[in-house]
Amino acid sequence: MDHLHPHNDNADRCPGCAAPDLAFAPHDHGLCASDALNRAEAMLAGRSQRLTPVRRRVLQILLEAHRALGAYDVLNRLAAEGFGNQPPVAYRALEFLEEQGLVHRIRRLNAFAACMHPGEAHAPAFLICRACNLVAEAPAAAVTAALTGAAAALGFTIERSTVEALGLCPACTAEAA
Amino acid sequence: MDHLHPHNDNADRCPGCAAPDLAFAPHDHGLCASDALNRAEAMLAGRSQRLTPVRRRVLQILLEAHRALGAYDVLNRLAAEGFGNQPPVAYRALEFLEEQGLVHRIRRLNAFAACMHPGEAHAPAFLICRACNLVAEAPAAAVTAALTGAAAALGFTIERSTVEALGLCPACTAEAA
DNA sequence: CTGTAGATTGTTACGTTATAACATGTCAAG
DNA sequence: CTTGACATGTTATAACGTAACAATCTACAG
Repeated sequence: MDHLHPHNDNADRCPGCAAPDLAFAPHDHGLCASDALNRAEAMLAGRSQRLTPVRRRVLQILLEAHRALGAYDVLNRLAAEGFGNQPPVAYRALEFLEEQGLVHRIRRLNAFAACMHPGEAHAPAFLICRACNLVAEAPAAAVTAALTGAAAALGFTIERSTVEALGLCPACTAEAA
Repeated sequence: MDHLHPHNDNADRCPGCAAPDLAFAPHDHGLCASDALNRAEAMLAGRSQRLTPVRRRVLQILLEAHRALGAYDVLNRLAAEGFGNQPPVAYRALEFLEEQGLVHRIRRLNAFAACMHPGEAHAPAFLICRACNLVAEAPAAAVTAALTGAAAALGFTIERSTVEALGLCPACTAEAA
């Protein structure tokens, strides 16, 4: 499974991307994943929101995958573990997690990715490698500020924003050269 | 027709938005539309690309609508005029026009809108009013610059970017107050 | 305890968006 | 006038997403 988008499923063939990763630099996935899960628990407790089994498992799946997954990819994994196997099961959990800032939706890919630093207020920018399909969450305070400014100049009030860029990650740029 | 998104089709009920418009300020639609169509012709000629009947009509439809339309909305209008009535007819024309920079895709709405100033190099930002569904194309040079910078810091090369913000347009902000 | 309201999950059914693949038609260059 | 490239038409299906209702769980007032 894991199609995401019709084209390029070559996540495996990209040299630097052998270990799919939400940042371009290699690091300990197990660590950052459990770290994120812990923070998630804390955040939700503070808001009296519940990290129920389905929600918890969905977040875990995204953290483990450590890349963007389609809703149906998530659903398939849930179903294989005895959870419901109908789309709303996945979509509801994903929606909840997105509202809580624990998961981001990557519209360009019709996919979802676990947030790598929940809690910290952020309207992140996503960098999507068209060669290896890897997605990185970039710090984008400057981008958000510029966008808010441009909108304000037109009298527009921004509530949520989507910033996504398609291009080549460092490894694939090197490969292409 | 013209559903776009399950929710709010209230483009008609928003005070300042009575005349749906790709900018928040009112202006002469006929003028800016024919203007854009002329520029489109010129641009394509210069690149030896053809503005065929379907493509031309699709661009016209978007220019006349002067707002974002779903691919199936465009398709319905085409079909009503004797063009093919199957999805690829619309998608192909839209894809072509987007490649040529004459049409933008609004991913948040699964919709397409004619570009209001083709030719000028731009990676625009879209401001989407959640109340009246109006979409404005905002100048976003600063946003793009910030994004490019943030990407470069990670070694990422941007080829295309998507910047969309959801919020309230001036008129609907006033209305809400 | 219990019951009850609200939230969560399961399930059915369907709507919407998008593409693959192939057939047909058109047009300009040689 | 034909050939090759591009454009369009058509069939079929894939992929993405949601509405609506039923069943279950959970917290908390009584």
